[in-house]
Amino acid sequence: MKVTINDVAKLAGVSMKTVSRVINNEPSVRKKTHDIVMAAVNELNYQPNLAARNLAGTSSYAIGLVYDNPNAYYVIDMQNGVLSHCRKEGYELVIHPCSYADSTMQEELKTMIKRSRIAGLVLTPPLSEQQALIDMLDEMGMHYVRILSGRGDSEQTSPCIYVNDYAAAYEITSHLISLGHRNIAFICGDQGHKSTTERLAGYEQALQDHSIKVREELIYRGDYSFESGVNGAKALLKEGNRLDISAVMGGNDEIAAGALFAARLMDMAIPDELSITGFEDSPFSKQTWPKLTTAHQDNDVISQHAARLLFSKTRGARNQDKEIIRTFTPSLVMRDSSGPLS
Amino acid sequence: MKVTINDVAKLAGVSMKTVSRVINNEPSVRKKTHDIVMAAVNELNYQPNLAARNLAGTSSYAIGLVYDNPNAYYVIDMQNGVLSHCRKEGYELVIHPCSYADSTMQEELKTMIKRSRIAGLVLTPPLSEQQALIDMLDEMGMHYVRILSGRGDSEQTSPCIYVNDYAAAYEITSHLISLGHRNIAFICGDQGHKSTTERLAGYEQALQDHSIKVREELIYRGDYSFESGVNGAKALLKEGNRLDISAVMGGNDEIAAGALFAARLMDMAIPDELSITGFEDSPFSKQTWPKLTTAHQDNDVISQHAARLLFSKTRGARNQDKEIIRTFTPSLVMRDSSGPLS
DNA sequence: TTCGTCTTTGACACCGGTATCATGAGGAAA
DNA sequence: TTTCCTCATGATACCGGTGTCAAAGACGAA
Repeated sequence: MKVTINDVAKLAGVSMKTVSRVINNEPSVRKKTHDIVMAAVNELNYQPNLAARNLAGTSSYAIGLVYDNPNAYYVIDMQNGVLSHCRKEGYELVIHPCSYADSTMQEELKTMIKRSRIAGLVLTPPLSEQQALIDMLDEMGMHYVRILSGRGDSEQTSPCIYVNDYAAAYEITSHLISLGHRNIAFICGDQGHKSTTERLAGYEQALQDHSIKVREELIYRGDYSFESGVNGAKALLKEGNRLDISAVMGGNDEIAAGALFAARLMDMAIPDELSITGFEDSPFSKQTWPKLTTAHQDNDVISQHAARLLFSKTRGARNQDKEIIRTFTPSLVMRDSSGPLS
Repeated sequence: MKVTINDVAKLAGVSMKTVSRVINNEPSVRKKTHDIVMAAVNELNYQPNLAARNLAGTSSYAIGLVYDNPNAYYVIDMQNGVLSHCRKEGYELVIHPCSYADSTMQEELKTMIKRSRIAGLVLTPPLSEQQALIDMLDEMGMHYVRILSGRGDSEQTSPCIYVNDYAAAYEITSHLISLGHRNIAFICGDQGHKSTTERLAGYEQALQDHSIKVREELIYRGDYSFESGVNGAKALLKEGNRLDISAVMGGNDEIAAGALFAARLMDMAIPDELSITGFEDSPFSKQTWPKLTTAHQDNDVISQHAARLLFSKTRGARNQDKEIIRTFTPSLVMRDSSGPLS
């Protein structure tokens, strides 16, 4: 029933060590031997036992995905990207949702790493921004890849994947400006998050580059939730405010959807009376009415790249260590929630 | 650095086997010994090595979650529920997304089970309905728990958790009828899925119980997608159809959101001119305009229960084997997309 | 042919636990 | 006190691989 390395060795007429060499693609195995062993592997449909490998080997065959993100779509995208690579490489994926506000978070992560003998971690925002966490991992000597909001210009020594929220926000803002908008409001996401800062910075820079003054009263500080979008839009668009807002940028799609909802409450026509934009291109941004203009971020590709980077660090260090850092820039997706100033 | 069972044994002044007994809660360990060992465990912050346990033990410490569901919210709920139990019990969770239409799906699952030495599986719909898959698992002697759409009246010998979609659909339909609706359309989800059949059956039974004839032309067969909702609503509500539809039930929230979208395209006021209802109470059902009336299904609780059931089967068989089957009935959540017939 | 060197292969300890069975301690019965 | 039995504990093989190092084989040079 259960096929072990010994069965394969016996069938191939070699020692188990040779089989081990073959399945690990180690050099210095004669081609002929390699073929014989592979034939035996296939004939018996042999599957190396992960537990045994983990136990015996120096590096394990499991990586962890750490996240603290309420956006299910995002998480699933990340999981699938990493997972597809794991399957290819014969690794296991251990998912680790956690709460970055939780004081026991670091301890729990540490425990998980030790228990499962994790070979490396993929860290997603906002956890990837937590210096204390990074320090802990460095101290443990853990391998990790971070997915971060940023412009890729900093001098990181650890592998990072930057999502250039700044540029994307700049592009969205420019798009709105080109449509004639001047009084553009911005509803921010969580204050703690780097993406919030970056997106806001892109927005401000775009305004300035078009000689539009940044008005603090047009910036609403909330969090990355639908409710925040509702509340932010209500506050910004309140009658009597006289802010003359003709466009609202949401820090993400949820916020934009919330703003859309609030606009409905106030009987405003979108995009005729008010343009609204989102961020991230979540699936539901195509399902709102009207469909959201947003910035598309290829989480699939990003997560796959993260996994690849991690494996190249984990396995042999013979790979190119130069490409430690990579930047992805989300791209503008024009839909129906933004239109020319009327 | 790395604490092993031997370190604990040495510190406690007992043999490693005794430590093993203590951490596995085996009987026949003197209370005093137990306490001494636990003190040592805590002092050293000992974490049993999963790989070693998996390798040495007869049963492993990993369970799998198998799903084929495009709904990210659903998947995340399932994951979190199962995961919370896993952490409690010291198990690892191996997630296994797959495509049930894929011919290699069974082989891949088998490979995964063997590689990771999975102790048990949680199967979600529609995979849980695949008889061929179940047969394979039975043949392998795998433990599993199924989450199924059904009324819990069948005589299952394997542990199942039923979601009573029939009753929920009955309730939604009755709700619409009580609002005065008579011409109620239904947009079905995927034809292959049991939930589709069950929900449709509940709808039909409710109509019949209220002496309303089931009209085949009011039933649109699509799949569980937003697009299906759009297309279904368009087809059903097309002018010239003269179907007199005053309410549309979506097979799930996505469909309902699609129907909502289509209604907007046709300039229909919701709920004044048309009532729309969903199913599942996804997060976004509170974010549509108007908010969706739907049936709430407690996926958190369901998945936790599934995990509990699985563990009781996996570990010792001393637990109550009577409670193999449990039924959850989603409950009506009235929001703003349904209203009295005008 | 003989030797040295490089390549390929194998023997065996070991990873950190669990399973089995033997052994020791302690108490009840004789 | 001795004998027997039960409960608690320990010694040791083993799970299925990897890492180390030594041995065997291949091949060119002397």
